[in-house]
Amino acid sequence: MSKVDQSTECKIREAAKRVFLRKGFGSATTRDIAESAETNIALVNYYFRSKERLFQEIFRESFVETFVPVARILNDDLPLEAKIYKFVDHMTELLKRDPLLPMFVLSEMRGENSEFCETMAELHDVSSNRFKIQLEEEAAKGNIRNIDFDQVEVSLMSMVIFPFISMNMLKIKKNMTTEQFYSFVDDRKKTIPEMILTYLRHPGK
Amino acid sequence: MSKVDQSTECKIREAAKRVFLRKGFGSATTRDIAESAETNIALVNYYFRSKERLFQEIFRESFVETFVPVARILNDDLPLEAKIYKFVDHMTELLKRDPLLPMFVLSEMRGENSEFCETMAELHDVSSNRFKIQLEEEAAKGNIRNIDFDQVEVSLMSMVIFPFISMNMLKIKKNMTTEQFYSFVDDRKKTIPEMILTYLRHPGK
DNA sequence: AAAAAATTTAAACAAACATTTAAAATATTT
DNA sequence: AAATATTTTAAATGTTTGTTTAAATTTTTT
Repeated sequence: MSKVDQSTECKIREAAKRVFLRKGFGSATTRDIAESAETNIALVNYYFRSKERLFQEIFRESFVETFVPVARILNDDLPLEAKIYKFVDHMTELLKRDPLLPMFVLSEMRGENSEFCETMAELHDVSSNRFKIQLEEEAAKGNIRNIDFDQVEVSLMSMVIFPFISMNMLKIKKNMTTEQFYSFVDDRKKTIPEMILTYLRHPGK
Repeated sequence: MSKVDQSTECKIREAAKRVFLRKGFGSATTRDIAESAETNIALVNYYFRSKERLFQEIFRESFVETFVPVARILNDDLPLEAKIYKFVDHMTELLKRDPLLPMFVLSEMRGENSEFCETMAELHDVSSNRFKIQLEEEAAKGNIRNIDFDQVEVSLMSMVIFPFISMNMLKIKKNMTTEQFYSFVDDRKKTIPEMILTYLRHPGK
């Protein structure tokens, strides 16, 4: 083996993450996971009790992994411009390492009463939103236009995350290789902050 | 019944769309669909041969339904500003009627070699992109900044579609009712074009 | 080194699944 | 109205699913 030896439990967890992220809960099977971990299906249940429990672990882990960095950077003590650039850069790098993460989390949350919505509601961090306060202060000082914070935040998230959600579609439509896609999202590290900041700095009618 | 009588085939097709959009291919079962259509499972196979074939029909239909209007409006013969406003407005109304459509299409296309990527590749419309030409002409005339078209197009799509992809997440995070969510995306009919147009009209450094 | 605990294996399990069959019921054609 | 085609039903098919069992093996403890 090229990689160092791992515990069976760890091999199964990593295999489960691979399989769940690629196929989602419904299409992934215990056998898929066991095969990908190079063990047998009994061990999956031996270490994790059930497919559902294993999935819950992966889901929570992935959710935290994806959205905790978001909150952390946006609550950083940085000037507005630097913060937005840093946010887009860090999120892009995170998603380049794990491009299937947002689709995984969000696809399990569709359908009004998905069981994973509850898991998400639990994990949902309601910590003070320093970013919102910052934008309101800047607006009060007249440095940026008066805005609806949610609109700006959602636009920022959309522009960073959506390209990864629609990655395969984009690659087909624009005839991109994986390298070209990564180069494309790297370019967005400039485009997105410019677009947001230009909007903020120029008052509406 | 409140609705007029429908053929069994039609009832099954509509039930299949409901179920597939909510659960995805993997988690949806023939029994779900039969129950939702108020028939028995044998009729699903009688009319559509297999779950896979039925899914393919729904997928193609949904794909066309979602992305043909996009191409149509962007190739319209309209001034830039009017076109962007019209695009956001029409897409938002389309997605308000069928909020699960983009997640459905895109989630089945994840995983490098998803079988539905091929279906999508077939359906992919390579018709001339009047919108791209239009932006290049406006840039040549000096009316807007020099831009990477793909960056602008993806940003536009992202800001319109992503809120629907992350609808349930957003509703939990922002503590929104469905009505409030719809009101939020209605507000975006102004925000998104303003953001795009402000960016286009103000030259970069 | 013996005993105990933890891990791994192969096989089996019942439940859920997509699909098929054959007969019954209904609608259409002759 | 008889014959034919279509639609519907209920039951059974074989397969795949998640999960369990019990024995074999390895590791750890005594």
